Amino acid sequence: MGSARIRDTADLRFVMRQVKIDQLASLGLFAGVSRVTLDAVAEGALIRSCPAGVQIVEQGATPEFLNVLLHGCVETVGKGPDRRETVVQILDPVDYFVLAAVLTDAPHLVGARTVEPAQLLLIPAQNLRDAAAGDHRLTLNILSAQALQFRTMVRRIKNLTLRGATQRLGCYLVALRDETGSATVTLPVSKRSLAARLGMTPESVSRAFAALREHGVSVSGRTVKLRDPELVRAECGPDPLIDRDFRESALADGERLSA
Amino acid sequence: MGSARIRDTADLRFVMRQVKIDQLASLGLFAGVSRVTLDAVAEGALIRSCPAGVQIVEQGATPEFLNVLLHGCVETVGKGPDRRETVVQILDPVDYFVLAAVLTDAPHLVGARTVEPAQLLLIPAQNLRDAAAGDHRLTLNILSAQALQFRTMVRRIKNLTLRGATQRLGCYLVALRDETGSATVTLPVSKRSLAARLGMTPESVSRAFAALREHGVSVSGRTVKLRDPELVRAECGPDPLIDRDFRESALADGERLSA
DNA sequence: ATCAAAAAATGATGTAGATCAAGGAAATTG
DNA sequence: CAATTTCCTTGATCTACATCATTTTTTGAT
Repeated sequence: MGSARIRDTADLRFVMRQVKIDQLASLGLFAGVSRVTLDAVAEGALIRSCPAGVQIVEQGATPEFLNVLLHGCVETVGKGPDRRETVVQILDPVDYFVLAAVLTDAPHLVGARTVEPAQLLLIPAQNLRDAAAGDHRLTLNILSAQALQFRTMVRRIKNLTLRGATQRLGCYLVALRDETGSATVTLPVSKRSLAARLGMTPESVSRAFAALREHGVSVSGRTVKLRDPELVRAECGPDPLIDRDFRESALADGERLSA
Repeated sequence: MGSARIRDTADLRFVMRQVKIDQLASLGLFAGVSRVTLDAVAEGALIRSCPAGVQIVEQGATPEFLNVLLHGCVETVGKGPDRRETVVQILDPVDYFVLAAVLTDAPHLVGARTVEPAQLLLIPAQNLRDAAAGDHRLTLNILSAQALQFRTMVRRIKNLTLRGATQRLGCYLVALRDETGSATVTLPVSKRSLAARLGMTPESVSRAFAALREHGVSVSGRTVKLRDPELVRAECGPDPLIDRDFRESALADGERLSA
């Protein structure tokens, strides 16, 4: 057919590689980074798709790849001796994970698993470290991403320890409403993964919804109606220093340090 | 060089400045960084000494300085609406704090206060950002420090959520013992600040010590004797993926990325 | 539409640790 | 040295959730 026909494996590989480079270039992490660096980083990069509930990274292992979450949802989980475990991060696209482990080349303190079906971009750890060593702009971008992740984690800690279960849910709903603007919001995730996101059990989510009924919140499946957002706001006390301002996350990546 | 006597205020200022530059140069954060960059960073840097219990940084404020803890102990604290608060980090010298806020030039998510009398080095935020923008080596060092802090925070989360109060104390004591090597260890901090460090109330620390008596731990003032460390180890389950390995922290700063 | 299976809601109980309250030991001060 | 304050310990409750158990609802398959 066309002149750009794929003839053999070498051609196909070239195309795959090109796709990956384009995908890299569109990431905030690689904004403004030279083609040369990009090429070096993309060497050996992989795309991986997983169904929900799959273990992606093993706690304690040595990091082989930086993981970029392109679609879906991933959580990082710390495991204790018995069978206890704790969700450390909840990640939405586009975000990076096990970044700190890759940079320090130290064992993963947490494992990672998909919460929903996910598509990942895997960047060989050594590639990234080498590229950072040689490319100032890239280093600045990585630093920006790492700093942002640090702050996100601080936010999560504050959310989890400074508020009760009902307040956490209420603030989540209000934030969701502020993004869409409409009085009725549709939960973007199952209640199971909502529980993980809010750091509680599914049962507690149920009870929290029940408690919010007193404040004009009605639920039906994934559709939630807030009769009076101000009422919920007053009860739950949303706070820009805890709940991420959705406007802030828009210009998230790297544009502050690299300006 | 020999007859550099101090004659007037200008000279004194020069000496103070020199002290600060020397102090900067000895920090891991500035290892291998050029004199030019160092001079730029040191411009307007301050040394500050505070007694215990002093608020150093206000939550919500815009960061003016990167704080370097030279001596003493500092905690970062998240405040909620009512009167609740939560300790987010415990910092020992030499460490940096409010680093992420400085880098992103965003409001402090947490405040900071001294736990013990402390000496701080304050580096103007804008200086640091400007210097990072122009100095690759410095950026790599900062990135390394930020990644390390991220991991320290993950460790803390795991410690707090995966273990009970008694286990946390036990692991802390065992780690202390491993550092010194002797069977009897001296607590380096008051029990009040030990409580903050372990994420519990002073009362709970008392009870945890009481619980550890069953496992051969005897306390007298700040002196703690571990009759059989293995017994405590078995009970509390120390874990290199939670408790910082003291050998790891030795070559902590930046030497991994910048090698 | 019918049935099986998964998800969600509700109820009953358990638990770790905070909080409140008091007594005792140690350190600081005059 | 006594006196006062601060720190530590111990005891008695309280609370927010988790956990376990059961019912109800929703979903998906045939």
